[in-house]
Amino acid sequence: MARTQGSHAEITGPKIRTEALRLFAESGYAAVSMREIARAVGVQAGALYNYTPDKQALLFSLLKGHMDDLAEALSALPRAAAPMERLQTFVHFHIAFHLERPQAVFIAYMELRNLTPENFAVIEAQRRDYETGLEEILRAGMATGAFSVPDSKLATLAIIAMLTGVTTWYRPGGRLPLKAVQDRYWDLTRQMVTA
Amino acid sequence: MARTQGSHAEITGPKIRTEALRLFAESGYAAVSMREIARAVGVQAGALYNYTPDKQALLFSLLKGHMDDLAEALSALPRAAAPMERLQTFVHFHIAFHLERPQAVFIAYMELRNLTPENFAVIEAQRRDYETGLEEILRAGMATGAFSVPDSKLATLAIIAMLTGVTTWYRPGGRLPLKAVQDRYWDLTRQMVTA
DNA sequence: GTCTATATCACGATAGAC
DNA sequence: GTCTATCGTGATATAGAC
Repeated sequence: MARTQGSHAEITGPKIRTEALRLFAESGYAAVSMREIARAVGVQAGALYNYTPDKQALLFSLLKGHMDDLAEALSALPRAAAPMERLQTFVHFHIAFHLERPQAVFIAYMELRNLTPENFAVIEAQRRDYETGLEEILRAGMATGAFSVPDSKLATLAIIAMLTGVTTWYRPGGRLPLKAVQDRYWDLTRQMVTA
Repeated sequence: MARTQGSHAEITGPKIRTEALRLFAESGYAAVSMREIARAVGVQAGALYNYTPDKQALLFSLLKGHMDDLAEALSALPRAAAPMERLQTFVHFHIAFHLERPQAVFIAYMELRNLTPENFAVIEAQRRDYETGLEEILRAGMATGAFSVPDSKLATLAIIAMLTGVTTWYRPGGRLPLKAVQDRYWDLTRQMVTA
């Protein structure tokens, strides 16, 4: 009953995004052709242009969706009273979120330079907003005396770089389960921000 | 007296490497054409093949040279007696080395997937060797009781990710001079590894 | 919505003159 | 060592049939 033609919008649309994300993460935006995406989806190259005006818009859409997810998840975190608990929540959240979607995280880092300047500005602003979320926790902890962090901006960038680095080595089924990774990064983070 | 032909090997060879490094860092290996490199160097595309068998070998040569420089600089560090001093030296060194050559650092991270499997294995082994250099410092500090780091492998990766992250935001002439950046990252690192 | 076919252009790499 | 010219291939994107 397999059809080689006809309408499959409900399947094709999401599948284009899934396969493009996978291929961009594996080989890089510039190295992946529209023909290659089409082959993975199971359509001809021309059919992709029913779903995206061009390749650049497809990349931007994937990155924008990822950053939107991140912002939404961050805003949904519980606002515990104490900065120490808020920081612990953030550390656990950041690691889990990033390990759950390694492909999106990878292209959000690697393919920024393949965005047009306008699209880059949008994503970069979202990244700064996310960083500000952590910085506010650090500043709150400074105010209560819970943390000892002379330069909250630098510490914010240091912590995010340290935590995001987990995506470069973590593999499901590896030496440490997710929970252990979260706990150990939290130990390191806690020691780092307390005198 | 400008010549448009003739031999310029002593100029062209290094210039190809400089321009290729710059262009790969700016736009990515896959997005840069041999014609583009040739234009930046001031020769025709065909002339590049007097210096490299192909584009892949050019990329590998740049990455290999960078990793060789890193290994050589690491081995030249003073072997201070105390792990605390050795770690401080490492932190200052790692930051200075990486900030001195942002383009090479960038492509050493971003273009690994554009290496052939054989070339990738070579670079990856060098990266592991470098990480081992830090891990040995941490283990030495554990042995003397100077450090409190339950998982030296994870702490190694966390520290390197944190320190290398400086390349994503540091700009010469910015808010903090190099020395201040080194000192603040050392403060964070020291707090992180001591209980 | 998908297909086939194609316009237009650029790519990596090579050959042979100088 | 560099040039010009080119081979063979594949890229993005579009047009029009179904």
